Amino acid sequence: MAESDTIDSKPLAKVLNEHGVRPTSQRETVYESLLQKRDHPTADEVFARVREKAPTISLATVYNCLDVLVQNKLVRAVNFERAPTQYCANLAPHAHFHDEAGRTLDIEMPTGVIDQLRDLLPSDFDVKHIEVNFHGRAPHND
Amino acid sequence: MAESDTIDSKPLAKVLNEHGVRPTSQRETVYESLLQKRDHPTADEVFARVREKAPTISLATVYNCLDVLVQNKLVRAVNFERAPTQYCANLAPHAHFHDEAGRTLDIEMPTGVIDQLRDLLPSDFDVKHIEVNFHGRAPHND
DNA sequence: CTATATGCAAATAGTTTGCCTGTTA
DNA sequence: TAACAGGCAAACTATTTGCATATAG
Repeated sequence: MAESDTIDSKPLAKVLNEHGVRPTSQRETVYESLLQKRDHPTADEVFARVREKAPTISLATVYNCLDVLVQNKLVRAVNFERAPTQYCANLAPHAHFHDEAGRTLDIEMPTGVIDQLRDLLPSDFDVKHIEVNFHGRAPHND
Repeated sequence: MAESDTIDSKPLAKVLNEHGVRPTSQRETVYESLLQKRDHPTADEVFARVREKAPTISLATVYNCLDVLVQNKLVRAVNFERAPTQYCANLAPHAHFHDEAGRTLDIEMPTGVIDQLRDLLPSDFDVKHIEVNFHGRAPHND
């Protein structure tokens, strides 16, 4: 896939539109903040982050924007035990590793493994989404 | 494995003790309620259920008991998006299927599949727990 | 008897809602 | 300009905490 085909190279408004999301400045800012730092912030963290670009945005709007983005498959929501929902703009199928120190890492998941998981279910199950979460201790690299 | 070896056949207090949990009547009642109906209740649902046996129990105590049971690996906590934590006394490695109607089903997961998932991670990752959640539509069987 | 668990009520965290105003197509 | 989105404050739900009393080893 060519660089010019990646989601990042298109104007944000166009990307939102293509996914059925009416582009507003808040939605663009929220989405942009997830694309830039490709990490896994909570709604609160997104809020803190976007206040610089959009000082008048409210937390409720951040929640709404994230919701719309999740609903329209531009963003994934990730849930760990005893932790607020985190958001992730990585659309490639992948698992999450939740470090004991609180870090969240993307773990690549080849199609073969996903197929094997789906095969655990009888064929009359209609699977919309598969979520794989690891929990443990990751080596420090900083 | 013989029937007499299953967890259910031992006095509850003994099982708790063996797992390092000081047996109190509340802990026994909470754990028993999970063993009897092998489903996936929330803390609130456990509370409602155990009030019959233990009318003076408090919701905070139910949370505490569930916590202790989870901490000591007698019970698993299951988290789905936008849903309160559910609890599960099935200790065999398994995934969960979260039906759009709200039902939660246990899905058997053979060791081979679990090993494959663990192999997605570099060997210097220390994996404590792997969680696999399916979401979608299950066929009705009632 | 000493440590630990319970029960209650109040506190907190995360998220959602209602309502009025502003913005988009 | 009609439909939809944002901002703010208040509501709500799930969960945790503090503290006095009760219970287990």
